[in-house]
Amino acid sequence: MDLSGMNKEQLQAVKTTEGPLLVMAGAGSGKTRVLTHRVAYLLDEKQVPSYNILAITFTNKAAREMQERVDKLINEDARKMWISTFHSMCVRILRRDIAYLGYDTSFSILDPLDQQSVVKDILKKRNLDTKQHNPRSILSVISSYKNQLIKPDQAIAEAAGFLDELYSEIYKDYQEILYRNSALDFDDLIMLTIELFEKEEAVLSYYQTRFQYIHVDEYQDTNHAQYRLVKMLAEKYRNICVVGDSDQSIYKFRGADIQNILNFERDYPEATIIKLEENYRSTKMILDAANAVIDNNTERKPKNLRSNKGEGAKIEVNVSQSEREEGHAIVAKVKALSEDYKYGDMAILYRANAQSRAIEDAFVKSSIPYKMVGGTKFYSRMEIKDLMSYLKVIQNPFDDISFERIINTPKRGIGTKTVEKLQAHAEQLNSSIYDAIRDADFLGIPQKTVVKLMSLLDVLDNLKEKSKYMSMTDLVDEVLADTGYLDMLQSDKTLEARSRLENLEEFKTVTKEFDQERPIADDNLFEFLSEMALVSDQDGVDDSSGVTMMTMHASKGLEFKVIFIVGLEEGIFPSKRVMFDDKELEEERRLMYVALTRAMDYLMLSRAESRMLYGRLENNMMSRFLSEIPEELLEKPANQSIFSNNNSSPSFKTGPKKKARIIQTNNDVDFSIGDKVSHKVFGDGIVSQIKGEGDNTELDIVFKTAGPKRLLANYAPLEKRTELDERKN
DNA sequence: CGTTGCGCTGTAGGG
DNA sequence: CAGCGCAACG
Repeated sequence: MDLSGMNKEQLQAVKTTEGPLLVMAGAGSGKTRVLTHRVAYLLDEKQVPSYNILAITFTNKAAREMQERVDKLINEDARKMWISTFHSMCVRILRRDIAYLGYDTSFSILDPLDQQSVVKDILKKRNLDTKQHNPRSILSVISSYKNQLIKPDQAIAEAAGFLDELYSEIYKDYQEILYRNSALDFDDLIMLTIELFEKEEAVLSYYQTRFQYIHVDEYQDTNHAQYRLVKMLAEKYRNICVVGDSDQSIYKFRGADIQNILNFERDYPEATIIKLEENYRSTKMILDAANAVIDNNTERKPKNLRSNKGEGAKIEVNVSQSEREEGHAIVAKVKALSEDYKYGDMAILYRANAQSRAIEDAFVKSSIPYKMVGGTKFYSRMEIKDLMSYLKVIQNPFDDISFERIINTPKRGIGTKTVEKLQAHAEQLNSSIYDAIRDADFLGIPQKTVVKLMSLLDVLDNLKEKSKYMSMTDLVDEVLADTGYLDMLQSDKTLEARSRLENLEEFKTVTKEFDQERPIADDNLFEFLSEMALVSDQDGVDDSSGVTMMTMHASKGLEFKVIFIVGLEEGIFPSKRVMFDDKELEEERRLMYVALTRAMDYLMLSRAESRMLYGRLENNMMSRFLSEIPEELLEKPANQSIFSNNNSSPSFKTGPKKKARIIQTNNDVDFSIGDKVSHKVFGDGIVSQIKGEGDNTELDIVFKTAGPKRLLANYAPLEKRTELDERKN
């Protein structure tokens, strides 16, 4: 095995295979290289069977890459090794043994939207207002309970104060509903795996014996539950290697505990600690900037990351008037740089997904190829959600959350009344709607509806059979055909229905990809659904050409020759909600550090003096993170200081105010049949009918594009078109 | 009963 | 600006 070209510390990290090992790996210091070589070294030199190795990565993409790189390094078969994310590892463990906890092996994984509807249902039942009790914040409370491994009863017992008590009660309801439906949320995957290990010693012991060598990447971003899980698994052999960089901890908001990495030495006193401080990625200019920024954090162990590359070019700064202009400035720079770099070598990073729009608009106009990472918009489309719900119900008939979604989609005359009766009965049975339907006859549901329900069950049961021997693509086709979903869309000739059909077609590229990767097997549907639930934003980053756009969070672990960071404004980044909280501000600053250190050669930092955000025009000051970079590292825009807002007369530069709106009446206008009119929104049309008198006069107008409408003559924003207008056009 | 439209409100990051 | 809930209407 070839270990040449590695520096002393990297080599030591590869060869220290026994006992606990902490690798503090600065950005770009080759930690992926160390991890892959270490695994290859275990297999090749130490003759460890691949079966005994576990590597936990942050994303599926990282897992795939690691598998490929290990395969290249060694000859023998490394496929029995587990390389996966925390979540997919837990799915695998639970799939085998979750029955010990009373859940069905066909369990569903809820997406965040499903979680919200569960909470909303609970609130409704308790007669609580969703405005006073925001489902999102309730869910984040529930999530943090789970990350802390606090069970509902314990939460209730320890609750202090009214809100605590209420939320812990809701947590209990929530968990009971999920249990009845054999449904798990993301946090359950970890928490229930631990519960399983605690309850069934044999199961834990099996995995402890199996995983003799454990690796965890991005250890600084593990939460308490994940920490416990790793600790349990590593207890027998204590061959645990964790890799991370506390300066890159950016997931506190979802429970990541930076103390996990800081306290590693306390947990494993015999641990070896290795620091990788040589950066192979970025130019000195870029690294100096990153170091200068992160140095402003007080809660950190100082570290000295050295550049291995040359000086490099200065960091460019762009200041634009608006977010639109910023988009165009980026496009212009991308064009200029495309002489030296491929589009695939460039990435644009922003704080929030909402910022992508202005940038994307500019790219669409320029016809430069680009790809956007994340933004799960596609999967939250109605038709995709519907299809997924069908698949989930076929996989797990007890999944009421999905069942309720599709029970009357397409319309089959099963109304809310019927659903309510079924729900009530399901609760009595302590079971699901699926089971309740079997008793439909005795629930006072009209015979006609009972027949409909039975035929739906029949369709679903048939599809379940089909799922065992069909490819996913074929199964999707069958679902759409057998449930009448396809008919519903095809008979609807609207543009909307057509675009829904296109989206469903698009969805099949995903199933085709899945089908290509694996032979038909009877648990393909389960595999497909869990894969879909667990895809991370980064998994969309591929090698195909085109400029990449993504959030700074999504960029973690990646590198690009050219990086643009946009929206460097106070209130955007750092974001408004953390600006006055020192702890959170430090996390924000680490995010800046992550973003800066993605760049290899060229870096541009950009801001706009005003931007439209959430429907408001905002004038924001320059981000403090930009001012934390020493001026001598920056290439300032010509004839302009970056340090002032250039609005000499603030807020008056944004153009003339809209004319005050005058409520227009058409009192003095007489319409007659055949008049050509023009409407503010609907455009041109012809008056076809007139009804009523005076203030109540109604006009039927057939519009060229918007079709027929009935409007009140007096108030509709209508203009009668004269001969003169006609000639002008 | 189902659909549409209006008005209000929240408003990040992700497995 | 977008998504959601509710009210009113067909």
